[in-house]
Amino acid sequence: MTSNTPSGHDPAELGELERGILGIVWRLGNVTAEQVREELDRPLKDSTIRTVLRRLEEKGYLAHAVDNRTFIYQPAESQRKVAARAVQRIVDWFCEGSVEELLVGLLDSKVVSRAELERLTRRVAAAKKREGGKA
Amino acid sequence: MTSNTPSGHDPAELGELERGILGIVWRLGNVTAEQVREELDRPLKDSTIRTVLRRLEEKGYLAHAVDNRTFIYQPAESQRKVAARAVQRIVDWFCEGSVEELLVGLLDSKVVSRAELERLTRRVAAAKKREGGKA
DNA sequence: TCATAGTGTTACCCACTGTAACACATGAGA
DNA sequence: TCTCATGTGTTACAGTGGGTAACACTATGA
Repeated sequence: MTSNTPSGHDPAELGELERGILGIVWRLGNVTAEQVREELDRPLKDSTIRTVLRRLEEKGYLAHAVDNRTFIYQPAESQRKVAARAVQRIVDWFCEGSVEELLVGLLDSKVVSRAELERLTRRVAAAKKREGGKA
Repeated sequence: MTSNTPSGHDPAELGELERGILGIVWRLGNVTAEQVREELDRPLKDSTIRTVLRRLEEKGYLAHAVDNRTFIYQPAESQRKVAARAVQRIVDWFCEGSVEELLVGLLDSKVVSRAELERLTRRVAAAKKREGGKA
């Protein structure tokens, strides 16, 4: 039972470095620790990177394959899924489960404008409809 | 300069007890430490409650007035604002700033259904329009 | 066989949260 | 006026988690 239950972990509780490295993996798709290190701006020791990668895998965000003794990490969950889970937490915590409350807040705080919300909803919903009821 | 810059703090980083107590203040509007304690299910010492209230105020979520030597706490920020800020972080961290990505994720993960998103968008947008461009 | 590149294990520090004790002040009543 | 109750201010301590890394071990190619 090496695979975790990723849905159990709260993405908001990731540290800054963890988020950064997770972002790199999402961006590149398949990476070694060494590639991650090159991608980072800060100079960090190799063991640091590998520790973080391991922790991310333990938490269910990453998986790895072994290629000739080298770990190739890849995302175990899509950005979208992780983001959605994070939002779900927020709705539960701060909006008493009401997505509507959340939308109102997003408009109030100008995270999205009314016009943009309408536009996005149309687009996204249309795309969704087009792709059919798959998954 | 007692008032903080609440916009700087990440609401997702609140602890569980902190969130619970913050929720109570949001629900009741104005509370003393004693009232918070009565509201909690767990038996916690008075000093514990007051420590958490103070920390929440330091972080900018609460404010207090003094009524006859007694602290009356009240929200310094609305739930909506806090929720919106949390979502903004998520968009920045996990959706590269794209709200559209987030919406797609919410649909994929069934946090909202397509129909509900459309319905909510209409309602919320309509309400927003009705209320005019205030604030 | 030796160096290189990679992994596994372990550790340390720090910040934050949960939890609370204790000392200090002050207003109400004896 | 003395004291008790109530409330605040200060301080603390243990647990957890994240950032950072050293060190030991292993296999592979020169």
